[in-house]
Amino acid sequence: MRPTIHAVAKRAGVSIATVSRLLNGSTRVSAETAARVRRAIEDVGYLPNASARGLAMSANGTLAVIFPKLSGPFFSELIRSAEASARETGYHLLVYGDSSIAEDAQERMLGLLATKSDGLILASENIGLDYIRDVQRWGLPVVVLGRQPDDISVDSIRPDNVNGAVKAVSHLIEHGYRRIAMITGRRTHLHAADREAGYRRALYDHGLPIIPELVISGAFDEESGYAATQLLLRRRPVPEAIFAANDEMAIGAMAAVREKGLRVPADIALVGFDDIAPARYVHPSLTTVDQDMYGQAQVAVQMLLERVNGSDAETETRLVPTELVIRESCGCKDVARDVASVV
Amino acid sequence: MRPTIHAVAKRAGVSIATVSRLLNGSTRVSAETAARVRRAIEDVGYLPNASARGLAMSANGTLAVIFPKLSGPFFSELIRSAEASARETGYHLLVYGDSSIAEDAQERMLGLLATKSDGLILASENIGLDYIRDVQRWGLPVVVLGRQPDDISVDSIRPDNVNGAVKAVSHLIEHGYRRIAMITGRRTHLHAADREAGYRRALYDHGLPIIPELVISGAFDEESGYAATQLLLRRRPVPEAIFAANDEMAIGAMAAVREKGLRVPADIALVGFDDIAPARYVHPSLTTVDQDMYGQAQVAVQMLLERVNGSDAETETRLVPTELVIRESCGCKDVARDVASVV
DNA sequence: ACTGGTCATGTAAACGTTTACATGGAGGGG
DNA sequence: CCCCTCCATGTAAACGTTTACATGACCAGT
Repeated sequence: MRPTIHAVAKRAGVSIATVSRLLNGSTRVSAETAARVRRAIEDVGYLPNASARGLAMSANGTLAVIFPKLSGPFFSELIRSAEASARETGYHLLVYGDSSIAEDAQERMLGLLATKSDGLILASENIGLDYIRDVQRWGLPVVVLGRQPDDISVDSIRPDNVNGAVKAVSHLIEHGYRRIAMITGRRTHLHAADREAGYRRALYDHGLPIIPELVISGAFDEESGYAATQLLLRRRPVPEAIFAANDEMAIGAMAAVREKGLRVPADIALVGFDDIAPARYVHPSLTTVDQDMYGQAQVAVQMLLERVNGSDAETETRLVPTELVIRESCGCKDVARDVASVV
Repeated sequence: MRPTIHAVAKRAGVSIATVSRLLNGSTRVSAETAARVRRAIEDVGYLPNASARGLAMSANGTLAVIFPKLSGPFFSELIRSAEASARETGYHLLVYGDSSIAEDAQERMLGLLATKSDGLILASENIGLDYIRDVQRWGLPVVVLGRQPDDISVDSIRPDNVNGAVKAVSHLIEHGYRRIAMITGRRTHLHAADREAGYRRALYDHGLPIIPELVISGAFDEESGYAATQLLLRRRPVPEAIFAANDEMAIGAMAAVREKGLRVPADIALVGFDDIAPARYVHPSLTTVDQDMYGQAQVAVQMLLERVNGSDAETETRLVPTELVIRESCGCKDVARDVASVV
């Protein structure tokens, strides 16, 4: 049997209330008593029971995050960052794969989850609006990451896709590229729409025309980037640069260009979006836009905690800044000198 | 105020004990009562309070995992797999970065952690033995992943490094390579020692000599792989193949070979270990050994649950099988046809 | 010296479950 | 027809905290 607060109280010759107060610092405890209690805690090896504490305070000091199946590269930063931010403010972090949620009868899952945590970060696109509504009805604060549910009032966080795309395309324009193609995604895709908007805006701002036949829709994977690029390479004149709405498609594009006997960036410059891990490793290394998942998760925890602490301000969408990462594939930089790029 | 079990009982016209029994299935409840209670649960939107339950049962249905700072590529699989396995058996998963543990006064951290979970998977090398001992003394079951603490009795899981290395090197030998170098790591490194042992065994089994000047120690990062390879390329005759104890060093090696004007695998074949994500993306794609982190985490959860459920069998070390992943860099395969390898 | 106010501490009532034990009704064997 | 058993259900005591309220000591101001 593990030592309880009673054991400590007995050993220190005080009441359990005093021990509890010392631990929580709610009221002052005299210095000598404090010392005695602290020794007693040491002596018996006492650790407060989280369940009992949670029950008494009706708050369990835990945040939950539901993560998506796919996001291989971002996953790590998402969890790491959320955990670090949570920990910093004294919270613990529970994690759930979205498939776990989907499989379980939703109610049961909701139940277990909802009563174990004080707030939820939903980072998956595969969870229905109904689920969000259920969680909210239950009274659990929620923030949504990388998604914007229209029909529902909920805080959300996402990368500043528009500005990221503007930066990427402007960079190309400013280095002399004029005929710039884009591989985009289905309009319904949150990131796709905004990134395409940024592309258009950059062209517009620099007085360049938008050429519809240079905008091709992909499916955010390598295959479709490859296929889209094959199409683009048949346009005449051939585009001078391609902006892909994500790195996977950019990598597919790279393969297509290479297969056609052309060189990146000499013949065609290439820029991606997201800065996934392999972007550093492909050859040439890929210029891309970092969507700062670490920052996003940080903001998510922060927003969530505001709600947990009772804020009832209007729900809001927070945009996290994106950063252009210049590597070799855009042809705007001296060849990098680090080992990775040599590969 | 959220509905409690009392609200349900009242609505169904039964006692709270009956509701509880229905929920936990400990004793039979008559069919009609069950139906009535179930409706009541629906009606009031009841969800059992996890803290109260945890307190009453002195078990909180939660496992914790402490993950390392570095393991970027494995991290994802570790968490995903652990979560999935835990979920499957009805447990929830708490995650902690090892830096969180280290920073907090250990006692405090131990406290919070220990009372929130029923068992701990320690996947970090940066946590001291003292911590493990403290956790064990407290009565929390622990299993250790990817590490073998000598001075302490604890369950552990790790990849079958020896056999992985044997497979890799044998593969090279069987395809005609004879003069095979190895980039290893400090002997104290868990994986390094075993992988080197596998290398030696493969050579020995095939009647090949071990040439000391072809075994160079690196530090498990790109830089050191690069440096080690520069040394190896000065040996005469130049090695026909290099086996690196991990993929990072293999990637560094690739850079060194290329810089010297040699080709992989035409002039020098190359095999790594771990199968990190970039291994698919480098050019040529890297033949390597998959250490199956998913499987390891699965086994870890399984072993941990045995302990949680009271097993007091002898502590044991479980080896998880490793698999050779043949790609281009070993020169033993027709050039792959998938998009990635074209890049 | 009396009153009122601080301050440190103790007492006891929550918090929402689970579960050992008690209760009472139904059914079956003698 | 009685007694024993079994089964469905209720009663109430844990589980280990936090915290409102009560208590009494001590001090200062009058």
